[in-house]
Amino acid sequence: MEEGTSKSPSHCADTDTGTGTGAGPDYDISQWDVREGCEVRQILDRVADKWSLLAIAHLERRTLRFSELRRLIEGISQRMLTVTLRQLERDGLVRRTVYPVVPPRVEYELTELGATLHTTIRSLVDWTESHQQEIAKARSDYDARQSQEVSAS
Amino acid sequence: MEEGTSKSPSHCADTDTGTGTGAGPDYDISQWDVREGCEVRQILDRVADKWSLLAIAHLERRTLRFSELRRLIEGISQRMLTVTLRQLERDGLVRRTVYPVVPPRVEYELTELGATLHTTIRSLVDWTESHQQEIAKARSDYDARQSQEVSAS
DNA sequence: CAGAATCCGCATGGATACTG
DNA sequence: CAGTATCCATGCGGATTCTG
Repeated sequence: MEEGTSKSPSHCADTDTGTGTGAGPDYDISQWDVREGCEVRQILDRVADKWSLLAIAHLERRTLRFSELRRLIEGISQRMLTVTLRQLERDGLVRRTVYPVVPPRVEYELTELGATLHTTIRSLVDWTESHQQEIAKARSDYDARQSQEVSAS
Repeated sequence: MEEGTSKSPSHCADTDTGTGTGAGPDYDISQWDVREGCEVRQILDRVADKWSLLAIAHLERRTLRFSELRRLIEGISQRMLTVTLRQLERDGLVRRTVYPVVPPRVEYELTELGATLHTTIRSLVDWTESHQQEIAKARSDYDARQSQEVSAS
């Protein structure tokens, strides 16, 4: 296996065990990296991952077969789809159902946990979509300034 | 430079130019990868990036100097901090101010655009924090099932 | 202090071939 | 169809060294 995810069950001392909503307005951000060996950063990486994001977004709408996902995501290699789905399954975000029929049929669907990611992911994507022009402009401005400074040297 | 970001100003035909909130409940997700050459996926990757997320989260609270950020994020190398900040600056999310004093002083702060990411990022982190136990459990369950099936073979 | 530049290991991820 | 297994390119990102 290629993933270096240590199987150590260390779920480390959690600061905030409850529903998570109780954290004050200025919970310690440095926790992220302090806890680095811990789950948080790692989970964040998985969830914010390129393919995971896309897979979840698609599964958000309905149950899908392997090949359907493959076609929908399109840019993805079959290898990465497999890996991504396995990770999501392991994290309890996606449920994998195998139908023991002759042409194998495997279906994927979001679990309840996975479904709770809905609003968050949606929010992230919405932000990106609605600000892409601003970002594009910022970039060309930046690039323009750069090449100008270069020629001024 | 190592980044392969083509400077092509192609901001591609945007489906939804407006505020972005107008998209229906089932806007086309496949847009993400169809537009792959376009900004969306790319921006998403940047914003959802490990270090970007941390840097933004810290800058969310107050203006910081380079070395302060370096210490706060801690896991980060000086190289990656530089690269990350440059990208964020280019994208118009972070403003960089250089004070031409003898020991150089450079300060970073979120722009208005960067500040709008606040709720979104917060939401993502909150989700991760509040569900880490569930995920940890799902993982150990999964791993347990795995090693069992292996021994059953 | 705040970076730029260089070198380089190693994990990410694509392409391909094989299986149940 | 739904994978697994292998090989391999590239690029991410750490460590180090050198400037203004």
